[in-house]
Amino acid sequence: MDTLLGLERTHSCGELTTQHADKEVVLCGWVSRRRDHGGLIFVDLRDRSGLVQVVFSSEMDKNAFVKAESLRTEFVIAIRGTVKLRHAETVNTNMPTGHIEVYCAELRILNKAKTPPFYIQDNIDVDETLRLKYRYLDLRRPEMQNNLMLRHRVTKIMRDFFDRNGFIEVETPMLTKSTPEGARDYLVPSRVNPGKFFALPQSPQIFKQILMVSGLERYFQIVRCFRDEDLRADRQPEFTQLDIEMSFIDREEILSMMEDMTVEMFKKSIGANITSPFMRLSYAEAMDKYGSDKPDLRFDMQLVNISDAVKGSDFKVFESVLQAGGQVKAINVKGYANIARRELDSLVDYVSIYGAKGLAWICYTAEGIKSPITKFFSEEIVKQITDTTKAETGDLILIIADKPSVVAQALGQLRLEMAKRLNLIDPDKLSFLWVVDFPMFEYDEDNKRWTAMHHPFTSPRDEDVQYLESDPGRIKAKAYDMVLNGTEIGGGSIRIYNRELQERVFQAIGMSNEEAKAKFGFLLDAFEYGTPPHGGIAFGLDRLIMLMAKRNSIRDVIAFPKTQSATDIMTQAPSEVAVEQLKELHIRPTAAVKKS
RNA sequence: GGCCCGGUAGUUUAGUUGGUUAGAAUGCCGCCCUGUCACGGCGGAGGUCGUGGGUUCGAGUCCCAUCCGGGUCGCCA
Repeated sequence: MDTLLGLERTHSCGELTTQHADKEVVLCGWVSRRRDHGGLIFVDLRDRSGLVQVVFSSEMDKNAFVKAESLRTEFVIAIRGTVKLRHAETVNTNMPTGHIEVYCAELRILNKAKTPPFYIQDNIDVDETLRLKYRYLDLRRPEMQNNLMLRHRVTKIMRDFFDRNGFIEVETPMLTKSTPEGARDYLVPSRVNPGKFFALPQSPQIFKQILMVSGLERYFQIVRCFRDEDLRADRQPEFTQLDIEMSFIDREEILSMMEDMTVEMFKKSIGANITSPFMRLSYAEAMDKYGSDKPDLRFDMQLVNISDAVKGSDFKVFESVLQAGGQVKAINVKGYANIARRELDSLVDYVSIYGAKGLAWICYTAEGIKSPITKFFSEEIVKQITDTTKAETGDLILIIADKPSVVAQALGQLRLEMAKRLNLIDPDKLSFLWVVDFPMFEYDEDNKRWTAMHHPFTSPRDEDVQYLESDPGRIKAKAYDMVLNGTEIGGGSIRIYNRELQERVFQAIGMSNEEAKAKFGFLLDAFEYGTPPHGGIAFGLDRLIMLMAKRNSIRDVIAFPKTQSATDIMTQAPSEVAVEQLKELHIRPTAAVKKS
């Protein structure tokens, strides 16, 4: 095998232009393609920066030419050669470096390669298992490298922004205390403390608040977080968060600073021009108009309440829902009245996933109204529906009647689905929005108790504190989410900073004083030593990069992601461990341990 | 935990009502080729049909179980 000895890399493949004509260069990289014409061989040489065509012929260098005949895909080579302008008829305009090529005078084969199991190029159609097994090859593909480079740029911009604005990056522990509220913890046994466990952090929440007590004033961290819950396209068991906390601020200051950061980040990383301030919706408004607390505002199609319009009809389904305190809401799918019956039936199945027991429709066709339910309605009711939904000829009205939570979810999802089917979503649009005034608590029907909607360190609005004991359901929290194109990319709140209020909130979610002391005593104590008013926010970095890179899965912007069953195909983690290791950790497994 | 989709040469896949030797493209290997860039031409090799069991004269195809991957509901303070 040759070595690089005596050859020093002078340029990267992608940077070469006509400006470099007649310069001698040394390039290193991987053989992307080889085209062997017998007496003339072309090699597309690839490195991180791009591709360039290298030409081998015995007229240039006999030795290099003979070696080039043995080159195969993904061989690692170094070449010395001269950049030449291509003749007009051989220019390749599909290639950024297509106006030049490198005449090779010396070739060194640095390493051979087996034939890869899939093409090292963009837009491949390969099973994801295979990509994950050979992640090192998958990450050799330009689009994956671009995703990782974008990620690097974005975090660099974040760090620069926060540094410039007086924030200090502080590392918080990975081995922390388990507080089994909310998501399941990943647990780590303590060898030196038999029977005791650390938890990997679901977020650095407590620590960043403690840092505010400590007087750091402005903290941020780009930090890994862990949640042992089922995976999704946009959920991994370990994920990265941009975590921020500030003292002596109110909601307006933090929202405006985060807008500044977002504008700068999108401009500098992907050249997107977005304007601030962002639009705002209250949680109540968002749920009412879009059936979601993270509405996609790239298109309209708002939910319309037609409960009043249909009240008193002969249609028993609507009447019983309304009498039980439910609601009837509709969306107007413009210009879709000619929908096939088969598709309508499939929509019924679609909304049933979200708990809707049925889906009613009215088609305003050119031949008149077609609907299975209008026969139950008087002309007056039909007119009211038409007016309320602003239905015109050609429109399709889809209606769901149920309790408000089901209507919101089912009709909200249906709104998204119809927008996709009608191609109403501009993929290049960036629709930012703040959702504010979240409820402080939501009622957990299963466990018959109130739980914190954001987390229990969130401050209730000052005017609502009085209802903590009497009517938790009406309290609004000083919480806010940043939403981009229907995805929650960030969420935060102004925090509680006094012991008494924090204890009342713990009590409201059914945590006794003793329990609160055992779990969060250190925080409650800390609050008594001069805690500044503070608040913060956290952004999901993976989701953010996914949206910027226009990918459908965060797995494409994470170097080494897990599969849906939380395993790593490449390393085969998790794996069994030796009985001795377990003994040392004072653990006896209940699941069968394979003897190898 | 529930529901849905998928698993056939290295890869992407076709495979009819259960019936001859499982077909194609691409990749790979060999030979030829001095302007290709998805180079081209000729030839060749390559398949436990995810796994296990069952039905049958006969299973890639039907049934049962199971594993793996993906989507999703629940879950994710």
